[in-house]
Amino acid sequence: MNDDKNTEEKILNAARQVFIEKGFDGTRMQEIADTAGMNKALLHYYFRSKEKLFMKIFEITFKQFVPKMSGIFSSDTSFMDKIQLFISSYIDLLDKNPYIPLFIIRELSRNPNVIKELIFDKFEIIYNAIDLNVKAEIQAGRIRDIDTKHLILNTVSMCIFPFVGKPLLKHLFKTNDDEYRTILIERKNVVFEVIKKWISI
Amino acid sequence: MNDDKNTEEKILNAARQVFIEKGFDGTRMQEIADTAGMNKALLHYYFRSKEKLFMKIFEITFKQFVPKMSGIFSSDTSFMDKIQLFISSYIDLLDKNPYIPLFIIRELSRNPNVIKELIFDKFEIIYNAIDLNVKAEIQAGRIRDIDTKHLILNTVSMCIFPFVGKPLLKHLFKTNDDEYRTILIERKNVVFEVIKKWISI
DNA sequence: TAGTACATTAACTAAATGGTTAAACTCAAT
DNA sequence: ATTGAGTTTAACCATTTAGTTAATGTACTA
Repeated sequence: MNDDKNTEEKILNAARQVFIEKGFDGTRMQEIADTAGMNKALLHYYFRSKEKLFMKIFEITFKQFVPKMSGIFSSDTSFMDKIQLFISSYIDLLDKNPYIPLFIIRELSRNPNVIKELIFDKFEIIYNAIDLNVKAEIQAGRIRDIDTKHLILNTVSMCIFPFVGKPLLKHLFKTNDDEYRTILIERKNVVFEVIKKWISI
Repeated sequence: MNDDKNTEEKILNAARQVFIEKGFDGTRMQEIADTAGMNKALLHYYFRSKEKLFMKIFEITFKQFVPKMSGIFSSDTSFMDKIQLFISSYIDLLDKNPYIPLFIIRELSRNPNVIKELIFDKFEIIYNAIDLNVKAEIQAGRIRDIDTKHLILNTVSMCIFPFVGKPLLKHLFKTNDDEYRTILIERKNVVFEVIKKWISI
């Protein structure tokens, strides 16, 4: 019997919440059931096993995060604008979902095979789109001769790591949650400035 | 009965290995015992509980990583040299211990309280040392007016994240382990270049 | 050599955990 | 009302896991 949402959706929501916070190893099926407000057996009725339920969650979460960046680089604004837009919207996305990067990294590190069962063919499209842009800009003499890989590494590192490293960095800076969040939002400008200065002629 | 190392040391070595790879939740006391080549009861004989053994490991690992950076900023070379030295030696350190950042982040995220029981008073010293350097350079007009927090965030992000995000980024770049490691080593120059361009007048 | 303090082990316990089952419930179609 | 298919639950099961215990081994000393 359903309240407003159907049972499957309630399970997925609860599972996402618990898995993202505690990781696969730290998650108990009972806790998911409690969070969803139902009997533990229902989880198995709908998803057979913890592993299967987890994979569903991981897949959904992963697909939610990766492709968000792909679209930007096919629009027709200037390269610099694309970069600025990417940084700004990605930090916004992280601000709304601060625990997802660590979740993905943690679980990918626990079991690197999961990525093979996922859409990592999309990766090629994304990388090629960016690489094409970069090469064209270099050719046209609008930016310095940089390596696309390092451009990506630098940009995503500076965007993501402050979220992932928060528990440590918060202490280093002696900030509370609000102050730290302010810094994170400031980074929309800072990261773009850093990248711009680096690639500009 | 000891072979060459004493038992306590063998336990600590095995525990470090397993905890760092699998995290607290993913670690079984039996696996540590197997790795150390001894009976599981010995772990409890020497360290009482999984929690206590874990804290020992975390403390050792944490202390091994944080203070390495503090010394550099009290030497008397130029500011730019200090930054370059920091980046270079930190990436070397990460290259030798690539799993430690994720370990620290993962466990700090699982239980943020552990940091309070640790030396995070050292943090203040480190931060102040860097901040003093930065302010002096700005005052002297040798670098632009930048925020110390963002300097730290940018630098450590670009150094650490490529190690933490390896399982994902390796696929994005379609590289094998050797190729990816080459990129990581290249970053000693890249990261310095990026920071230098950013802070130079 | 007997005693003793510490080290090590095999066997065990209690609790937790993922998963199963059989019965009960709900509701729409007959 | 009855049926029947899908849903939900309480109780249960087998295994795993952190932690304990009691007995055995070891090495040093008086």
